[in-house]
Amino acid sequence: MSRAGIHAVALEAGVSASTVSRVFNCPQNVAADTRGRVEAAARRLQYRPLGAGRMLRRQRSEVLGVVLPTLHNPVFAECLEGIAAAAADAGYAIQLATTEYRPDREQAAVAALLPRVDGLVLVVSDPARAQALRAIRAAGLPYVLAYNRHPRHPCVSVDNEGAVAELVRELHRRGHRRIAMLCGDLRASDRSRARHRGFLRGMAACGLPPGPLVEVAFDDPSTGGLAAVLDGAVRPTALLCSNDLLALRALRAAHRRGLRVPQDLSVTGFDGIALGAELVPSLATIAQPNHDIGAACVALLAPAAQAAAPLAAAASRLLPHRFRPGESLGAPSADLPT
Amino acid sequence: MSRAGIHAVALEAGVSASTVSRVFNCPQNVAADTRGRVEAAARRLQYRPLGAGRMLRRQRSEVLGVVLPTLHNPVFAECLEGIAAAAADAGYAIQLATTEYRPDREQAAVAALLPRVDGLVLVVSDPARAQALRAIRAAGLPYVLAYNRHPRHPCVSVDNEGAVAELVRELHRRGHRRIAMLCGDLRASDRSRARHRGFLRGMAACGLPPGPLVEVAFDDPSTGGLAAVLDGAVRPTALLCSNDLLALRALRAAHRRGLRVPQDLSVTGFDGIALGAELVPSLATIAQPNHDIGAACVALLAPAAQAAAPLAAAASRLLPHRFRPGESLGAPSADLPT
DNA sequence: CTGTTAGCGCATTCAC
DNA sequence: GTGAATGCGCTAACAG
Repeated sequence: MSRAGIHAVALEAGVSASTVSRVFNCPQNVAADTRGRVEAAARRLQYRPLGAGRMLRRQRSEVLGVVLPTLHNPVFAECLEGIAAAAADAGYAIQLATTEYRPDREQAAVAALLPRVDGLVLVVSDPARAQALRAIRAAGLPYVLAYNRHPRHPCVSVDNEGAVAELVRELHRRGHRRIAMLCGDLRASDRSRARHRGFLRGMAACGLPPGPLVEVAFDDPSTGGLAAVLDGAVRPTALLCSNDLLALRALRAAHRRGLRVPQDLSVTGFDGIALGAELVPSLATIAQPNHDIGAACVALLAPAAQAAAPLAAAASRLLPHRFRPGESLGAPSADLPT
Repeated sequence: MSRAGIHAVALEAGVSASTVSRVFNCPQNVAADTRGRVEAAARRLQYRPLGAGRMLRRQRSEVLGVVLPTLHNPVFAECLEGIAAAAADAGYAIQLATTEYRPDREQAAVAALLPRVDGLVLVVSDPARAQALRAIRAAGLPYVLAYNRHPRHPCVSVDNEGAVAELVRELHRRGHRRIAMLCGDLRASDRSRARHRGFLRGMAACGLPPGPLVEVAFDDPSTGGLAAVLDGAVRPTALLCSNDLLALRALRAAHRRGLRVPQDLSVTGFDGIALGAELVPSLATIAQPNHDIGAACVALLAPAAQAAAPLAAAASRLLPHRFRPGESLGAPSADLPT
C-alpha cells in the first residue's frame, strides 16, 4: 500500500517523471498548469518522495549527526536545541546519538552515523584519545567538536581554564580564602581537567594554597568526598563546582548539614543551565552560551558539509562566557575563622 | 576524494560486489580468508558504505523520527534519552525535530521527516487538531504519540487526570482546604487540560470549591497571575502546579514574597524531572516514568516500522505514575485561617 | 561459498 | 517547458 513512486505520479498526471521531479525541486521551471496537474496527481496518490533515491542521486543526505554524552545534563539539552534550530534553518535534519560518556559508545555511535550523514557535531570525553575521531577523519567527513578543546580538532568552546581562574579571583575579592573545588570525573572529561587547571592557576595567582579537590564520578549519586570536606574541622568558605549539576548537589548537601548558603558556605557552578537562575538560592555560575555553541557548530559545519570538505582545526571558535551572579555566592561570615 | 564504492573494494580484493556486501551484512556466509581479503581492501580504500544505496534497495531507512515540543523542559529531554537508548538497542537511528509547541512547526517537522524515516514518535500540542497527524496517516507511516492521549491515536502516557485527582485528595488528607492550580497554557496542551480536569474532579470529590486557576503561557517568564493569588487576602495553603517547571517558578515566587515552603504554602508539581529531587526544598510531584515512556514508544514502534504497518489506537499504553513526596509539601500551618 | 544479473526511486544530463 | 535516457551504490534472487 505504501509506495506510490514518482513514476506513478507522472503517469497519473500525464507527464514524465522528470517533470514531477522538477515540480518538487524547481517549481519555477515548470508551467503553472502542468504544475497544477502534477500537484493534484501527487495529492491523489498520496505521493511521498522516498528520500533514499534523492540521497543516492545527489550523493548527500542533508543530515547532520549529533553525538552527545547525555541529555540528563541540561547543558547538552540546551546545546542540542541550538543545534536543532540552526540545522533546521540551514536545511539540515539532525540524527542524534548519546554515549553516556563511554568511549566505546562514541565509537559505536559514529560508526552508525558515518554512512548516513554529511557531517558530525560531537562532544567527546577526550579529544586526544577518542578513537571515534580517528574514524571520522579517516572517512574524510566534516565534523566539529562542541565544548571540547584541542589544537588538532575544530572546536567550539569557551575558555574553561581562564573562566575558572577569573572566578577564583572574584571569590578572593569577596573575601574568600579557603576555597575547595568539587570536580566531575577528571579522567572522563577534558572540561573538568581544564577547569581544574583554572582553579590551580587562580589560587596561585591569589597567593592561596590550593584547597582540597573532591572528585565525583558522573554517575555517582553520593557525595561521599564532599561530606568529608564539609564536615572537616576547617571548612572551606566557598565551594567551586566544575559544573552546575554538581553545584546543585552541593547546595543540597550543605542544606542537609544545616549549613546556610551563602552565609556559611558559598557555592558556584559552571555551565549556566537555565534552571540555575530559577533556584532558591539562585546559582552563581560561569554561564556558557549553550544555545549559541550549538548554533555555531552548525554554522561552521553546514558549509563544510555542503562542500564535503573537512574543517581545519584553525576554524575553531572560542565563544565568550560570562559570570552570572547568584544568591549562592556571598562574602564569608565575619564570625568564621579566617 | 571521498567515495570508494563497494565495487572499488570488490576490484581491490579480487571478488565481486556481492561478496563485499555479504562481508558487511552476513559475514558468516563468507569464507574466512575471503573475508579477510575484503576487510583488508576495505580498510586500504577507507571504504565507507553509503547508506542511501542500502535504503533504496531495502526500501527502509532504519531511522525513527522524533518530534518534541522543546528540550528546554527536562521531561522531554529525559524521554528522548529513553527513546535514543531503546532505538539504538533496536537497531534504529533517530532523527530529531523540535517544534516549540507550534502546530505549524509540527507540520513542517513531519513533512521533513516523512520521506526519510520508517516511523515517528511525537509529542503534539493537541492530537485532536494536529494537521501533522493527518499527514502521517495519509502517508500510511507508523507513529505513536508520547504524553498525549486520544482515543483515535496510538499513545503512550499516564493517567494525567486521575493522578491529579488523587493528588488533590492527598492534599485534602493533609489538611489543605484552599488549593489553587497553576496551569500551563490550556489551549496549547492536552496534558494541561487533562490535569485541570483532574483538579476539578478531585476538588469536587473532596467537597471543596474549586480554587482559583492561574494560567501561564509556556514562554511567559513572568508570574503575574500567580502574584495576584499569592498576594490575595485569602491565600491558598497549597499550590498545585501542572508541571515541574511551573512549580519551580512558584517556589521562587513564594520565596520572593517571604512565604516559607511548605509552612506558609505547599507546592506540588507534575512530571517528575530528575532535578526536582535535588532541590531545596525537594519538589513533591507526580512522577512520570519519562525514560520508560520513550522506551515504550520505541518498543511499540520498532516492530510496526519493521512491518511497515501502522499501529492501531488500541495499542496505546498507560504507564504507571507515582506520587513522589518532597519537602515542598506539608500540612497547612495551624495559625493560618481555615 | 561466490558471481551474475537486475533494479530499488530519484535527479540529472541532453535533446527537442 | 518537457521528455528520454542514464546511473548513483547497494542488496536480493538465482545459478552454479
